[in-house]
Amino acid sequence: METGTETLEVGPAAADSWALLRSLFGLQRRRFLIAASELDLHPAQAGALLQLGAPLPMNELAYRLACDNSNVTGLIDRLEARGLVVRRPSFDDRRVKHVVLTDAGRELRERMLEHVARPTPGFARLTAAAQLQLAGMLRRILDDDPGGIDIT
Amino acid sequence: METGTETLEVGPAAADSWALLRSLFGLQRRRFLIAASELDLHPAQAGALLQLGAPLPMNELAYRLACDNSNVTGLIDRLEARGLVVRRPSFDDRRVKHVVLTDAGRELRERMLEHVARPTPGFARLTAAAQLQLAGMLRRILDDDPGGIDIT
DNA sequence: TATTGTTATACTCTATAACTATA
DNA sequence: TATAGTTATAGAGTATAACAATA
Repeated sequence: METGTETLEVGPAAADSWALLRSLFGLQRRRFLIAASELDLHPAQAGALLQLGAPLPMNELAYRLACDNSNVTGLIDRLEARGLVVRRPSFDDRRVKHVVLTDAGRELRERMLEHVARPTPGFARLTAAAQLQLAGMLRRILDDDPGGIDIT
Repeated sequence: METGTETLEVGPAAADSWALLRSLFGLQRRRFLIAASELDLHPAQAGALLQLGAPLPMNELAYRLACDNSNVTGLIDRLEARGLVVRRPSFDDRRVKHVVLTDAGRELRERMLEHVARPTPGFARLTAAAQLQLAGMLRRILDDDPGGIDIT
């Protein structure tokens, strides 16, 4: 419940902050779509590539992309046809297949990250101290929410 | 493109904050996709609806969704067929058509917003003072970036 | 000449249901 | 029985090129 003496409540200040965050999300989404287009990736393909920093079972990928398992089959089919990923059967559970990036896939993922993992220019207007504070707040917000999933 | 040659120096604290922000983007993207699915909207349709807080020319919509004009034609066709929007010719420029929400469209947009415009639960872990600070920093970051566009 | 919106085409995404092979 | 992945299908998204109307 209350972890401190201060009021922990989603008040008007939070609504304000969240509206601003949504604007930032919008900017980042545009960056993501433009980057994907420049690399000849459909948005869903680009999103999948970003998820694959480590090998992932098909169904985990479906969960992260908030889509049905059957979509992932076709999605991975096409990435595999382009030589960006391979399917690797699991040792533990013979129903499961892990999706693994090839060298080409890793390279393309890196180029995607160059576009989306760089902070927006506006970030430079914060002092180093403010940036540290910001990081602290974000860590607090994200704490034990279901997984730091980077989609964009 | 914003990946121009003038690289402003953003320190490791900014990179850290940005990584955390991207995790938050990912969570919000999932919320958005699930909300759209629950309201029987394809992600692109849900995104368009959110843009239409005020009437918008077709090409402006295409810009905000980072897609081609021709996509918007079909997208709006389907929303119009569902009675969610109407096309209204512009007075100033007879080539232009504005997209306007109907009452049903406005109502559905409100329901979308109920899902995505509410801060994540983790927000409650920030004190009111911290929430105000956060809003201030975000305003600074967004200042004179190209438009507060809320996609998700 | 350039721009707005449309059409036509080809490919990809997405949800649903039915199927298989494992568990 | 339940789950992971596939297939088949239908409807929607997306990029490209070509086009008519307007600027």
